[in-house]
Amino acid sequence: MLANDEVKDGLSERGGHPVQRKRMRQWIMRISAYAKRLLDDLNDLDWTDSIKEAQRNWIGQSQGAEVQFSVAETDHQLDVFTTRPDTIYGVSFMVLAPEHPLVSEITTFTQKNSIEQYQQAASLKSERERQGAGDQTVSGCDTGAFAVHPMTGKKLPIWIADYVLAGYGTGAIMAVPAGDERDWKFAKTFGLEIPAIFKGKNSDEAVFTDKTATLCNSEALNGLTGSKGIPAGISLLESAGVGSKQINYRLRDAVFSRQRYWGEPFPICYENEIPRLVKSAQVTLPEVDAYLPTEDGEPPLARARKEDWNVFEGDRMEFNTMPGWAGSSWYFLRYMDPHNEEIFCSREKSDYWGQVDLYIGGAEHTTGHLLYSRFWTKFLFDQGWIGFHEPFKQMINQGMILGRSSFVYRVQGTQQFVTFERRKEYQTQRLHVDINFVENDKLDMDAFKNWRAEYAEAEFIVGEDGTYSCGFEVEKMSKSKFNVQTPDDLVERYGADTLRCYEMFLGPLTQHKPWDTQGISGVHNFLRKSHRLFAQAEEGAPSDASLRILHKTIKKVTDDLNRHAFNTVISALMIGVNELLDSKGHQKGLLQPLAILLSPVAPHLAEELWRISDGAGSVMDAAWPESEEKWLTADRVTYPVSFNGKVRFQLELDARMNAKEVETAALGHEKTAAQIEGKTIRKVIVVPGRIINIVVG
RNA sequence: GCGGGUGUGGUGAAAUUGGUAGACACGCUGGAUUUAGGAUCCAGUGCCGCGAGGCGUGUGGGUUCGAGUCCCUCCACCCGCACCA
Repeated sequence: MLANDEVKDGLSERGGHPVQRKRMRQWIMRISAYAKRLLDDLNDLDWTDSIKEAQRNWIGQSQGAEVQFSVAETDHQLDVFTTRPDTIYGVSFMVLAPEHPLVSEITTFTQKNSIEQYQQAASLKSERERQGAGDQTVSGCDTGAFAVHPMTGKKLPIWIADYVLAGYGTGAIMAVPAGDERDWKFAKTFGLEIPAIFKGKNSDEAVFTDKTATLCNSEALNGLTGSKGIPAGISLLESAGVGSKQINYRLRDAVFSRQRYWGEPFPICYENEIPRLVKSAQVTLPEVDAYLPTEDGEPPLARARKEDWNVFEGDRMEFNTMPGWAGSSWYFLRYMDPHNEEIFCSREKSDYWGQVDLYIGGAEHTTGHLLYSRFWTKFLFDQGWIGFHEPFKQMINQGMILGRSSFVYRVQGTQQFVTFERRKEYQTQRLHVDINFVENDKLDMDAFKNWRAEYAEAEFIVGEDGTYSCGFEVEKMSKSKFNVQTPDDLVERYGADTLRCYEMFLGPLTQHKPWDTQGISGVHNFLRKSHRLFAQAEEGAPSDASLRILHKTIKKVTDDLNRHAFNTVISALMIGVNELLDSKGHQKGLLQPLAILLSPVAPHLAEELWRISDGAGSVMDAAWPESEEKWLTADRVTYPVSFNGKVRFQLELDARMNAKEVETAALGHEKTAAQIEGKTIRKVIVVPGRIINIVVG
């Protein structure tokens, strides 16, 4: 039993066994019923635009009309969905998906063979092959049958083709070659008629998909463009009783069963192969002799004997299990009430805790987990189990951590490796080298030789200092690129606090960042310095200067934590610690609040520092310090004095001086005289506390 | 093709409301100290220039006393989705 991406060229990726397709009965969640709400409610979410937009695309709303065509000389009716009902008079043929149920009914005797061949060929292709991979070749087959144009009564040939998908809309289209790229190509390929319906456009020459074209040869719609033509077309179809306004969604229903052992079992049993809910008890996973499918391809649970199940009803239990997203869609609700034996979460608890305030996660779950959770939450809301209909109020996507690969340069056709600086002197091949043999871009040549038998005889063309420098590139972490860094080694070497701080220090939370461990020593040093500061802890009153440093740090750290700027939290703490060391701010009254500030970024160390500074209990229980305004304001300000926007010198002034006084002081300064020599002062701008700009000319 | 994002030193980055561009680190250079160190400390480090000075936030333009930040143009790269009628 394989997932799609475990199949390569019709063979299993592991083992290379032939793969057989087998139709299976599956449980499906009707998420499509929630498409409109999932789309509309996105507007109220405090999520990143990229995720919201990706979900909008995935849901894929499109507005248009459903139009009914009858099939000539039969009782069959053919429904199509179109976003361009205004181009109804440009229809010259119909196309059905090869799987469309009507195909076999309407195909004429003479076309039967070729149609079946085409269907066969299409069914052998996987969905992926049919949809993508740049394959845009036009193919199709004539059924020999005709549809009747609902407005003109004209006979329209019915074809089948790959490019019409069975799973979208009605699986059938009305083809308007003048106004649709694919229809136009199809008509050109098979020599079908291309009715001209746009004024001044030669549709034989080119397709015109823009909605700004004016319609012609379209009876009542003549002279209209898309914006007015579409609603006019819909009312035309409605009054003729052959169509109606329709909104379609791309979102498909979600398969909810897996043929694996590990997953929640369904509370379902079968009687005469008719499923029924098991209500007598909670079904748990039965023991099986092997976590493998049965001989005839049933899922592993089919191996369980009747007595292996904790509940057994009907003829047999359900053999499928639930997929991963069954649990991930609502686990946060269970967290609110984890020990409740009666229900997943009491209404009282979920009302108290409410939505998840902030969700930090990766963008890779955009169209899976993050959509399913929303769907699931809406369902539970509709059923009255919870009082909110969106799971996550605010969401931030953390960036991916990328690997930093190292490269060696092999001189072509030899076992000589040339150092990075001199690689251009030779014809070389760039090869990934295991980053474990590289430190500060310098290669450990012995380790490299021992890496693989083929490199045992390697020779090195080194740089002037006798070392071998590697090249580097930032790319996704991957085993094949030998750039995978496990945090375990770093934890072993520097401790978990250093790792945690370094991850934060790397850069903004939401940005992709290279995992380059070169800078880790800086963060490690900072923690050591912090410890050194506390090691000198003493009694006594801190100086005013130290208190200013402390309160400045409290303010910056608090503000930055609130805006999730963890990288600048670390640098603010670094500055604080450095300055306190310089100003001999070792007093316990100063150090205690500092230990609290450190606790979110270096929890283990902070606990230790809290104890050193005589803090009571755990630092985790200590109240967050508040910055005091009186320590944040200075009485002297250093103004940059600029001329025409260019800073020329600094001027220290009393902070209480008003704009006029500052201006007078600046103009009176000797360096100002030098700057304005021979020029006239046109304007002086003073922003109190910030800057002085003197405009001369 | 559609949508989203990112461009600032040798490197990771900072600049929160338009107000000293490069904070904080890494790396590098020089020095002190040490038996040693992946320890500590001091000084320097955007680019050009001996200097005065000039230039500088992907490109080109605009608004402004003042633009990394606002507006327009173009370019490059990354990530989604894509035969959706």
